[in-house]
Parts: sequence; structure tokens; C-alpha cells
Amino acid sequence: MAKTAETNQSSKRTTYCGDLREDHAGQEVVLTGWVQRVRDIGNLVFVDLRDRTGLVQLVARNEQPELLEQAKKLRSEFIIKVRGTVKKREAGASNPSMPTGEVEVELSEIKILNLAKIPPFVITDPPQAAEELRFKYRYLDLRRPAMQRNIFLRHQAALLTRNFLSQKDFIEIETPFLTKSTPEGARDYLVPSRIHKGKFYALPQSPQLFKQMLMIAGFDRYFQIVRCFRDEDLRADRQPEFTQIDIEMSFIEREDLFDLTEELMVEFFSLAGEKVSRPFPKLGYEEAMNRYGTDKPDLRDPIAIEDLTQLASQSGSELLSGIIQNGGAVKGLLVKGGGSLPRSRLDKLQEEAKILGAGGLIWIKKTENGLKSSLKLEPEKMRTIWERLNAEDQDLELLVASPGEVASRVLGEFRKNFILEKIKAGKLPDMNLAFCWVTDFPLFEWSEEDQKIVSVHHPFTSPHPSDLDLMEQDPFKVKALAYDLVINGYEVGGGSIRIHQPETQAKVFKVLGLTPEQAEEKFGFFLEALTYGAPPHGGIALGFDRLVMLLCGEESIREVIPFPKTTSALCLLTGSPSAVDENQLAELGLKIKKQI
RNA sequence: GGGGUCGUAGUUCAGCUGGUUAGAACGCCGGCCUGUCACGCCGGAGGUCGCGAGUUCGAGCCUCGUCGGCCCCGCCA
Repeated sequence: MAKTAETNQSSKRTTYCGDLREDHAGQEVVLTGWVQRVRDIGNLVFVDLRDRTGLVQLVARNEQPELLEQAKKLRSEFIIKVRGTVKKREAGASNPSMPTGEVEVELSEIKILNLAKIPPFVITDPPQAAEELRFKYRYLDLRRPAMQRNIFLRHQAALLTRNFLSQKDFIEIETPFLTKSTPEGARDYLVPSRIHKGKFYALPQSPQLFKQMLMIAGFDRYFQIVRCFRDEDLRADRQPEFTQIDIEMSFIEREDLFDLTEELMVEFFSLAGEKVSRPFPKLGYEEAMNRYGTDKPDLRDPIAIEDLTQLASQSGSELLSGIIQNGGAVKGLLVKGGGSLPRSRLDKLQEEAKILGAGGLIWIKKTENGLKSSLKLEPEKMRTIWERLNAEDQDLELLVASPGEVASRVLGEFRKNFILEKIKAGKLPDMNLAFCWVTDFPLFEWSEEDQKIVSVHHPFTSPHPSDLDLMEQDPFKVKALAYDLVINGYEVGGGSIRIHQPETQAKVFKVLGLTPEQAEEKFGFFLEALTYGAPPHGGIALGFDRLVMLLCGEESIREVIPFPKTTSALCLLTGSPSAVDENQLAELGLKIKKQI
């Protein structure tokens, strides 16, 4: 036995398990990996061996009793190294459901390199364990073929992106992680400074100002696949640290960025065999809000919200006329095949509409006795409305009469949910990815919470040149040269043409209510940079995790992040965040006020 | 900050209107088996019902609190 072990030590792995095929038959191979499963038939033992490429079946027979005994002692997740000969399986003994199912490895040596405890869950797809447990033992969860595939695709996507951009003359440049807190926008993760007690670095929410300064530095085309940090509440598509493909270019217009991004998306999704057609549809922000009730519309279903105010004003309903006279609008959504929804569901929709802020919800559907609606309408007018949305007999129409943006928002919410239902039921045609650009966002909006005017995007976004005059009189009318990339209702990217002239930047700060002194304190370094010859420039940041999620067909970015955090921002594997030593705090000049 | 939902064996779950000894499947351990691949058959072990109070003669089940997972709203320039 000792002799065999010595031979094994000098022998290196020759092949990955999942790569073995019929043409390997007759070859002697050395394999390493994890024991997936042992099937002990008595005088015959089968072992499935797994590595990152897949599974292959090993066989031990009673012609070699010692080997057979060794094989019988193997347990799930043991690490072994084996030597054997690849054999084509006999007719009837092959397994067509496995890529390696035409062959098996006839063992001549088994070496156990390491033992494994009984795993808390079986390593198999789909996972048989709750996410909580998967996170605690993430290194086991990551052994699952589906996770290996996702992480591998992530690598390929990053590599493709680097090659693509590099070929387009972009260079990848790193920017600092320990940087300056920007009080605008999301909450920062703060890092206390030991050398400068009482002062803090912030982890970047994005490398925004650095990449703009790289343009000022003359690099012309920059990119970075970069980690960003935001201390906000989590979702299925939001993690406190996430990765973005950050891009910035000089001497360009936004169309150049559309082209570049679209071309990248075509290549990116080809990794999953998806054919993406260009150009992507472009929607103005106003149009998106009116017709889809959201700035990130899911265009997998072409149905949009229609304005029925004109028709409804003559519907003979005093309720509707009243709302319209008070400046409200009536909007309608066609629900294909919705005529069969039970009354209970319609009642529920009406409740939801109220929760979402509408006064109520009107439905129209076709019955044996003609059109029927939840609100009394003149039959002739009801027919006109019905036909206006091109409804067919099995359909349902939903109407909301409210201030225009409320009506759109409520119907947009329903539209989104109906689309998700249709997709779950497999009722939508074979369009997996519906891209669109949403453009012409407003530059400013009113923040109820802060009771002040704020940037919709960020304060370095260029206003539309034709709206410059509006800046002072009517800032809410100013449009921005900003755009978002949307896929299937997910915001996967956003960017803008930036301000490169200090005067314009000063104007924006003024509208935002920043005094020159405040602007100087927060962004002085950057304002000064703009004065030393800043080229016109613009860029985009693409959410890499979300893109990879869509690439993998997953519904949560946690499935494509090796070590994600829970929705309460905990890492169940390491137990972070955690309390620290008194000494550590003292060195930083910090004191915890109150133990909570 | 708010709403919803879940927490029972190693795992995934069932557990009725509060009532005797809390079940199943998989996994695990032992035995048998030469073509299995979700191997099969026989046997066995395995429980702080998330945690803490309360109500009750009696709590897995009811009430309150708390911790944790997931989903959503707010938030995410």
C-alpha cells in the first residue's frame, strides 16, 4: 500500500472528469475530485466522481478485492485521486442523460486525499436547501453544477467585456476604494481613519468623479469592471457591494454610447446563445411614464397604457366627467385573455388600485349579454372605449381615473404583474430579452423627504443644450442628456453626457441650492479640475451582476455572486458585520455610545 | 422605517378545532446484492418544534416580544 501511495504522489491528474468521451477509451487516466455518490452493489461498486467539469462514473470490481474494499469505504464529498482505464460502456449500460455516459473508468488505484464530514445538504441541482443554509455553507453550495456554471459564465462575461472594450481602444484604470464621502445620493459605507482620528474615508458608490478626471487627464477612453458600495436596503437585484462595468469617453455624443453599449450587449448575450437585435428602441422618459407607468418598462409585452380621457369625458358618467374637469385623466390597459378572471380577482385588483393611490378601478369585459362594466357607462360609449384598445371577446379592460401620473403608475404596476404572470405560465412569445433605452430624463426633481430640489441622476449630468435657458425660471422643465438601459423591466445601466464647463456646473449647483462655499467644500477639487481644460465627455455604468443574472436566466443576483449578503446585509458565512475589539476602536479614536 | 411570508429530525416538508408516545420522504449508520446511475431490499439511529415570556389543567398549534431567511414599499444622486 505504501508503495502505491508513492506512485500516486508522483502522478498528476491527466484529465478533467467531465471531459471524458468515447475517444478516450483505452487510455489510462488519473482523475481527482469529489465523490458525488457511491452505489455499492456488493461485488461491484460504482462511484460518481465530480470536478468542475462534471461527473464521470468509476467502477471497482471484486477481481481486485482490496480496491473493492477501498471503494466501499468512500463517502460523499471525500476528495480522491484515482487511476484507471477509460472503457466504453457495454450496450444497455450507458447513461444518455450524462455527457460522460458512454464511458466509465475501470479503477486500478484509489487514494483518499481528504475526508469530508456528512454535508448539511446534498450537493445537487436544483438545490435541496433553503437559501439561509446555502449561504452559511456557501463553499458547498458553490460546488453545485448550476453555481459553477453561473460563476464560470460570470468570468466569461468579464473577459469578453475586457476584450471587447480593449479592442475599442478603452483602457482599464483602477480608481480608489478609500475615497471622499459624497453626501448626495445613497448612504456611504464609511471607513474610519486611524492616522486622522475622527475623519473618515467613504467606499465609492461609483467612481464617477475619478473617471471624469481621467477624461480631463486625457485618457480618452476608460473602463473598469469595478466594485461599488451603497449602504441602502437590499432586494433580489440589489446587494450592498456590487460590480459595474464603468465606461467613460471623451469627444462623443450620446449616440456613440448607444452604439458602443448595444454592440457590447449583442456580444455579451451571445455567451448564452441569445440573439439580440439592434438598434434598441428608445423611449423618452415622459413617454415611458405615460405609456408604461415606470421609467424601466418591461417590453416583453408590447401592450401599453392608453389615454382615454377624451373618450371618457363623453361617457355619460358624472364620476369620470368630474375627475376630468378637475384636471384628472382616464387611462386604460388591455389585459389579453383577462375576461375569464374571476370576480374575486377583479375585486382584489380594485383594492390594490386603491392601495396604489387610485380612487378606484373600472373594469370592462364581454359577457353573453354584451359589454359589462363595473361603472355605469352609456353602452355606446362603452363600446367605443372597448374598441379603442382593440379588445377581443376574451379580454378585459382596466380603467383608472385619477391625476394622470397616478393612473399610469397604477396601471403600470398591473401591467408589470400581468406580464410576470404570463411569463410564469409560459404564455409570452419567444422573446427572452427586451431591451430599450429610456432617454431625456428631467435634470431635477423635488424631494419630498428633504424638501428641496435634487438631481435625478447626479449633479454632473449635462442639461439638454436647448433647455439651458430654463435653468433659472423653470428648472423642472430642464431635460438631461441622461439615459438608462433597460432589459425586461430591470434597469441594467445608466449614463449621461457630463458637464464639462465650469459655468454650467456652477449653474446646476445654484439650482440645487448649494452656495459657492458649499460646492467648494464638497466638490472643490473637481470644480477646479474642470477649469484646466476638460474635454466634452460622457459615459455609462452597466450593472454587471444584473446583466450576468439575465445571462444565466436567474431571478436574483445572489445566484451569480459567489459570496452574497442576505437582505439584512449580513454575511452568514463569516458572520460580518461583527463587533470589534476595544483596542481597535481606541486606535481609531472611536467609542460605541450605546450597546444595542 | 413599514407591510407580507416562513422558521418542526442532518435536509425538504406534513402536523386538523389546543389534548395520549410529534410523522413522511430524502440523507445518515449497519446488513444483503455483479451493471447501477434518484440502484434495490432488510434493519436502525436521529427532535431545545428558532429563542424568551404569557394565556391554559394542557401549547408545535393561541397572544406578546425577539432573532433570522425570503418578497415588496419607502430608500437606491
